[in-house]
Amino acid sequence: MNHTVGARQAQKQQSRRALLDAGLGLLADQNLASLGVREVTRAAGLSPAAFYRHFPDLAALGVALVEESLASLHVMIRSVLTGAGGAEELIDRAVDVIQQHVREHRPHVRFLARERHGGVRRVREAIDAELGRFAEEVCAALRLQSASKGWSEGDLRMLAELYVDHMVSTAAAFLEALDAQEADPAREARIAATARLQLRLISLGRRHWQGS
Amino acid sequence: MNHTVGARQAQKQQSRRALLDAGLGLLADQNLASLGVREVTRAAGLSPAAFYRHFPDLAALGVALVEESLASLHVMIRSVLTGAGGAEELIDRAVDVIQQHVREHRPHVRFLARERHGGVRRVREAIDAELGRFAEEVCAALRLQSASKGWSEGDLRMLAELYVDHMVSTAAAFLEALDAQEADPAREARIAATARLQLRLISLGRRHWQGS
DNA sequence: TGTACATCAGTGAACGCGCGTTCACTGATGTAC
DNA sequence: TGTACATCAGTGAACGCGCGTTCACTGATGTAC
Repeated sequence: MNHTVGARQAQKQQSRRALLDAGLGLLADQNLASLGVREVTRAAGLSPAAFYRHFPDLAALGVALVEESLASLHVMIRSVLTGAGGAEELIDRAVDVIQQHVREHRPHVRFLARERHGGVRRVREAIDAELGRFAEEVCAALRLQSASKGWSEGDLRMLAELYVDHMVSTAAAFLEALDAQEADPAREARIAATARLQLRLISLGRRHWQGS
Repeated sequence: MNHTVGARQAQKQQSRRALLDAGLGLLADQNLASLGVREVTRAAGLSPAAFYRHFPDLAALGVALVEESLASLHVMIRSVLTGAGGAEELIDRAVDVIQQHVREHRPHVRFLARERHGGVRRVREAIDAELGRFAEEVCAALRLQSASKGWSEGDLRMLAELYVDHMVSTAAAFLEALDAQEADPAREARIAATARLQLRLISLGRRHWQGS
């Protein structure tokens, strides 16, 4: 109905974007719970009162950031799962994609890591629900692989969760490396190498799995 | 030199404890970064100025809490590693110990989960360094097991990190289950069952490992 | 196209409030003789 | 044991400051005719 947005709506979108970007930038150094409305509007170049034209409170801004952050994560996951190739190539590709994703979306990834167990319940729950959906997606992909013949639904789910947890830990490790005071490319490479070995070990366990 | 503390020192210790406990309690619902000096002293039953007799700032209180929290975690880890028994019993014991630890030290565990990627750098670094020491400890224990014959030092370290990451993920999952709005014992049991299966799969991969 | 009215994103001033930190102080505990 | 002085954990008042939220407003954009 509203395909052509008028100048007014375009401007509103732009202000909203400015608030989200300002928030994301400020969240590099602090938690959502300690962020201030005035702080965000100041960084966005708006008056304090303007905030309330876009969000009822800062938690709502947080939830909007969760949605953004996880949309790009979903794209990333799918690009790994749908690719062809043997186990080794799949592992290499998965680790590469995680590393690149953290590099390209550092503020979003940091936000997720920080707020996943943070002080704002609504945001925490939004992140957790989305990670559950990831596990579901990975589970569905595993189900289609020939290596999963004879696996029970519960065992598949258990494996999917192991993969998702490992992905989260690895992404957090990459982030920590990038955020360290001195840039250290060797540290990133070490994390990538370790992640590949761990995935290979898990894949080995998967091949010899007899069911639970 | 100071084995017998006088009444004065005993009272000071008591106030310090009250501040730490008040802080830990308040951190159930918020981040360290959004905690206030007045808030803590109010909860501890002291005047605001009293805080500065014990800590220069709130980050220092946070670091003290990290030390407390991880001391009890160290005890827990060692009790698992030093026990005898086959792989299956070891796995069962490990998961039990984690579950019990989270139950008994819920506020400390929550504090660690929340501040591990939180907004206060000094605290974040203290937690990360301590988790590295855990991995070292696990690595040393693995080295002594007969199943590790022929393993390179790097591969041992990789496996130790996989175990520590898994422990952290599992503890966070237990915590989330306990913190959920409706108590749900089935959810806890499900987490424990999944963790055991995952450890069994990892253990299987370990048995078939050929080196990197 | 032109005009008259409606909408509404953004403004700037105002409010009361709790904050972190400082300061000179008090009075119980500790110590020297 | 008694006395005179030192220490120092905790107090309460004071400060200036930035906060969240509200409000009536402005003026550009949108719409009906």
